[in-house]
Amino acid sequence: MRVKIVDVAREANVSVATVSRVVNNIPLVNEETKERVLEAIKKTGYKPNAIARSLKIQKTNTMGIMIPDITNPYYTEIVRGAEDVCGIYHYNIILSNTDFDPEKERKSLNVLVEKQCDGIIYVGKDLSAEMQTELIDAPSEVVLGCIPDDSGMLSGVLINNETAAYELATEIIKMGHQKFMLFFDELEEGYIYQERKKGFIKAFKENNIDFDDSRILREKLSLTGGYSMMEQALNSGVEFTCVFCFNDQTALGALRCAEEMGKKVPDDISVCGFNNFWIAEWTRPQITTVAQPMYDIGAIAMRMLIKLCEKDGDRAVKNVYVPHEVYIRDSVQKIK
Amino acid sequence: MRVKIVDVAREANVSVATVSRVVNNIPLVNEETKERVLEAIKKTGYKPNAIARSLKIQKTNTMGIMIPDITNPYYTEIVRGAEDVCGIYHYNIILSNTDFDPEKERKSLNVLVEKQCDGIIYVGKDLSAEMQTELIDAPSEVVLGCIPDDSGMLSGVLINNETAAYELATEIIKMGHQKFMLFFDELEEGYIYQERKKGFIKAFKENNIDFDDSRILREKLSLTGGYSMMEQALNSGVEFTCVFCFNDQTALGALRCAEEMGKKVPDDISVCGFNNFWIAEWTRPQITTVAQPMYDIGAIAMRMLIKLCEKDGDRAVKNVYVPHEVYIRDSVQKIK
DNA sequence: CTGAAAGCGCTTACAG
DNA sequence: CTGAAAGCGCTTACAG
Repeated sequence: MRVKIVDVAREANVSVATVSRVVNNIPLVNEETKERVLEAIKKTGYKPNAIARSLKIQKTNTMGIMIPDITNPYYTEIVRGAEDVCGIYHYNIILSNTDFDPEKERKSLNVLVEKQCDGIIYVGKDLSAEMQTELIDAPSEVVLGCIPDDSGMLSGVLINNETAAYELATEIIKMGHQKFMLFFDELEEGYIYQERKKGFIKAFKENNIDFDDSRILREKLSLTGGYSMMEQALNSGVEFTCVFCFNDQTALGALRCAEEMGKKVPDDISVCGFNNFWIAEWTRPQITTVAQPMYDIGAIAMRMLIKLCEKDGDRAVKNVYVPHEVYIRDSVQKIK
Repeated sequence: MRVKIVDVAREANVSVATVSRVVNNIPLVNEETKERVLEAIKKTGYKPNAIARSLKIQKTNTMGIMIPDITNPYYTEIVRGAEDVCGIYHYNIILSNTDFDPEKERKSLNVLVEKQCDGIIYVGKDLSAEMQTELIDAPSEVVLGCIPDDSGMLSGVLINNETAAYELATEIIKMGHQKFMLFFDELEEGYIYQERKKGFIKAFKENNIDFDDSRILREKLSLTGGYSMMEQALNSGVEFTCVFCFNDQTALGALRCAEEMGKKVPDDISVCGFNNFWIAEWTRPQITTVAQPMYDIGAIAMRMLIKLCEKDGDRAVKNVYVPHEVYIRDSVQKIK
């Protein structure tokens, strides 16, 4: 049987109210009494029941984080950033993998709300109208990760994907490349997809580069997905000197496929990734990519969320754009 | 204001008891009444308060998972396995990064207990006597990940590290290698460290290979740690043809350093990792390693934990050893 | 089949 | 400075 507050009260010969005051460090308690209570706590090994406390004070100090897949190093970093900030402010985090599945997302949001999470971070590549409504209506506070909100009701933390793609493409074009392919997401046509596409196409247009949707391949964004897209691309007969992949895993897969099909990277084909995951400069060739401050996205989002959950916190709604950075590495080569 | 059970009761013109029965799918409710309640629930948008429920039924359907660092792909996989099983059985998971820091571990365990987690999975590279006591005494159920318990009080899920190391070393020795170095953990001398060391040394002894502790280097188990250890090793003047690294990140770092210092891998030096993290066969050279079924370790541990938490569950305490597998890849070469 | 009531373990306004 | 008591939102034995 767990020991509860009345057991401590009995042991120390005081009321439960007094024990509660000591536990919660409420000042107006006599020093002597406090000592007695503290001793009783130690003796009984009392640990407050946070569930009971939460029910009473209407606050759980628990945050939900909905994330597509913790196994994707991009999201892993975000979670770590969020968790670290949680630790500082004495919150905990309930982790939920949603796999980009709207059904899982609905269910997940539901239990996070039922478990009375003070706040929820929603991370994804897009925000459907339905999910947006659900999040706005949710009784928990909400902050978005990696996507913005256009309703003025929610806050978000993200990079400017259009600019990032634009800058990457511009750099590569400066290096002499003219013929591109895009290795993109199989299903998703959501926010990030559109933004990046806009950025790439803007750069292409500005440089009079021919491009149309037939140059976009779409598969799972993974090592094998990247591999498979490169295979298709090389077999398609379409000419290209450089590939932009939606993330670094895809780029690495693409790169390996090219090598196995007898193309040298970057001599024959250049490959770019996105995100700058932790291993990007340890592969050979090193991967050219756009770095996102993933840890910071998680940390900042969580800090904003905590502010929203604290009584006197900052309640301003805003989309925070964090800086990205283009890294040109060995997987891309100048064309003479 | 969140709507609560009395609001629904009022709306449907029944008692809260009846609403509760409908919500919890307790049979003996008149169909008509049930309909009315269901309608009222829909109309009011009622969502049960899981915190209140937990307080009453003394069960939170929440599991804690203490893990050194979610950012380490080895642990990431474990968490994913655990979370997937949680989903199936309607549990949620509170994630806590402990960074191998005993103080963080103590604190973390404490809040997980205070938040009344039904169960806790403790993952680490060692189990200190203090932590063992704390876990045994904890009111929550506990299952260990990656380490065994020798008290007969706790269950664990892990591979046999000694055998794994022994088998790996034996394979490599068969390939003609005689001079080894070990790149191990900087601080830790715990369980896994000892087991692996035993395994390696057993293989060395059986093959009359000279080895002493001067051939063990110790640093952070990371890309840069591996890099730095290889640098030291090559500068030390000690002769070696193969390095066993404690994990794959370290191996990759070591490998890159060797290359940069003008040694070819595997022609001049062979490098082995451990764990078979998801990228191990996508690096060049591919990394020779011992695969652990990380996802399964998480999944099995969670399944055992859930069993412990369910009234009629299996309560047998046991250490479950899951199979490992040696993968010989390009980072190792035969010596003629 | 349904409801009134007790109780889960806390916190906190109120009174003293 | 301290305690008695109400109440957080549920569930469930008990009675009808």
